[in-house]
Amino acid sequence: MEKIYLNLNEAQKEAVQQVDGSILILAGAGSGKTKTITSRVAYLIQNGIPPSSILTLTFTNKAASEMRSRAISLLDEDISYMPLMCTFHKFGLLFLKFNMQYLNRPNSFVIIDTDDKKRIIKSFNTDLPIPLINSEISRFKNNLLTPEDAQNSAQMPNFKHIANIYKKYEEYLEQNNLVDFDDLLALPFKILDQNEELCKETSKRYQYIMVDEYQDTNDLQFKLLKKLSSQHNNLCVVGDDDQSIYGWRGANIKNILEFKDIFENTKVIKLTHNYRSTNNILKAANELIQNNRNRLGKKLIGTKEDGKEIDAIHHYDEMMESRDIASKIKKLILDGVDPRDIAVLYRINALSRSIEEGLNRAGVPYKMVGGLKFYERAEIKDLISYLRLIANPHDDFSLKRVINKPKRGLGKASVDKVLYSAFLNKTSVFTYITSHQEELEKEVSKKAFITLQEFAKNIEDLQNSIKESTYEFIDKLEDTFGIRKYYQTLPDSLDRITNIDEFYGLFRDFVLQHPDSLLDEFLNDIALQSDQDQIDERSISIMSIHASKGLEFEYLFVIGLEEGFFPLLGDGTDLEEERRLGYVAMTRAKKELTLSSSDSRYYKGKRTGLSKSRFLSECGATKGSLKIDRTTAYKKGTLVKHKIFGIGRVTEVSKVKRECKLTINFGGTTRGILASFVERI
DNA sequence: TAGAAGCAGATTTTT
DNA sequence: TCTGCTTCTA
Repeated sequence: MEKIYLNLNEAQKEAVQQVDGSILILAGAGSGKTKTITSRVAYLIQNGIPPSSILTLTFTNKAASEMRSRAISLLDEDISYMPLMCTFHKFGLLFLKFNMQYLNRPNSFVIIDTDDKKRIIKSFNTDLPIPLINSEISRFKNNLLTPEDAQNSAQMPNFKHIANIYKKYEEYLEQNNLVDFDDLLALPFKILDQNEELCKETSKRYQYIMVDEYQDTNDLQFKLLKKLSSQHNNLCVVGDDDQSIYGWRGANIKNILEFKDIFENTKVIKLTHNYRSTNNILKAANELIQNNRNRLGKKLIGTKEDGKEIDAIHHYDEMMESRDIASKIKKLILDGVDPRDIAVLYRINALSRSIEEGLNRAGVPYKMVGGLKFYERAEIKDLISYLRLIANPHDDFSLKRVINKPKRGLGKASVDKVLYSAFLNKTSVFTYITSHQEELEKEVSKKAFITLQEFAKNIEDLQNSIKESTYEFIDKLEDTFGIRKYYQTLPDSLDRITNIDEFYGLFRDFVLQHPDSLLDEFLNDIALQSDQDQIDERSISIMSIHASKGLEFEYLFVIGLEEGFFPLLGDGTDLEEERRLGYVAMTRAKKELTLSSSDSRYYKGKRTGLSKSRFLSECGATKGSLKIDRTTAYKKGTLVKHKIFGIGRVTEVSKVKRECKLTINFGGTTRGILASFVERI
């Protein structure tokens, strides 16, 4: 018990000891949230509550595994059974594995990701934008609307059309035994809602429920939580309304703002002591967030020294900006700072490019968090499709992806023909190839027919092979289809080959660790894996602000503080959410924070003039700002490089409107060129 | 059928 | 600017 209380402040202790009833823990940035939750889990267990009746829900696998390991270290004796600590989606998956029969569907389903979903939508040949349909379908599911509901409520023709696509999409998923991310929440809710007994039983099973990052829950998650806690109301949610940054994907900030009104006798505990940042950083963050009206209201209290003033830097353009930041970072590293304690954040991924270039030029190694995920890479998705197809040959979706990859001489015409015939016969493509051979032979060329037969045979062989030896299976897969070999022949194959090898390794590891598991367990496991644990490289990090949530860095740079970029302005802009995003960004910094803005940026193929972000003045970071004008970077005699004209020497510097014009001598020929078109060397 | 070329459209954040 | 898609050509 002593161990649990070690290093907890009064508010944290109170949160840990409050066992029963509904509890709202408002945990400000850096206030020891994870510590509080894990201590609470340990406290519950030490007070005799069986681990099996505790459920802790998080939003990321990373958060879940971190909590798991921290809870273990708090418990004195080894416990044989750890409480379930997982993401909402993983919980949904587990639930469905046990209860899918309530919907008369097999529990051997496979999870599809957003990319797959979009491809399916696309296959319905619509001329409406796919992202719109994608988000509408999500909205329908999260509002528990059936395709019929959607069709009935649609007024405009376009929305009728979307509702029809939704219907087709749902049919497609069911026929192919697939579920999407939204289903992992919606289907469990549906089952619980329709089966009162099961609902009671489930709720009784999880007597103590805790939810992390509660500000990010959406309506459906809220409803699901109500069902799960219906028998006991022991629901403890932890979150920070000021860090709600996922409104755009359906998170409802009202869930946390109105929690205490919805659940009676809610105990509210505020954790406001910040153990992360210096006072100057906190002061600026507090000032920024104070401009929001829609909040519960709390002010972070510092526990550290004042530290350095936050630094606002300003540059002529993004090239100057990245050069300056790269050299600042280089200096920090030379001064002995661990690169892992340094990060650069941006609001939109497009801004990563200039920073990457600057770091590359300065020779500073970096890792980009987020970006294209491992499991989203084409070569990995190909492999996954093969595995899915072997797990379930009737998965037309996966079949379509790999039927001619590696190229085996099947053209679009032949493929379309088979797809269409299978559709007319109401069978899967695989069944059509294997059981409608006479028809198929007439429909496609001899060569295509043989290829298709061989393909189907290969899939069947691999199905048998996996039953015999899962471990050797992966070699057999490669021998049969030669995916690695195929990618080797493609340009810039090195990364892809590395990825493929890593995937093969992952599969082997999984087989070793779960020798009795089925292929679709592996597939579902990886479908929920977002970003794999980062390798502990000694390099600085660059990432979007969203990706930085929950992380902290000694030295932090936030770039792109201009109106239009941050806050990002557009039709769907929620200015308060943008401001919360600013708050999240600033509170990632422990020691030194630098906010950077630029006069102009090259974006979407053109240069745009920009003005400083309102956030800079709102957080009081305008004074002391340092303007580095491009004209000071170029002077007579500076060597520059132009993409077409090559290397030249500046003979004159002048200003034209906001741009900086250089007169450059390229080996005897003098030209007038805007500074943005050349690079300093 | 497969590669090349040309064209249009899109560029926020992601479990 | 870049990507992904369609059309064109060998």
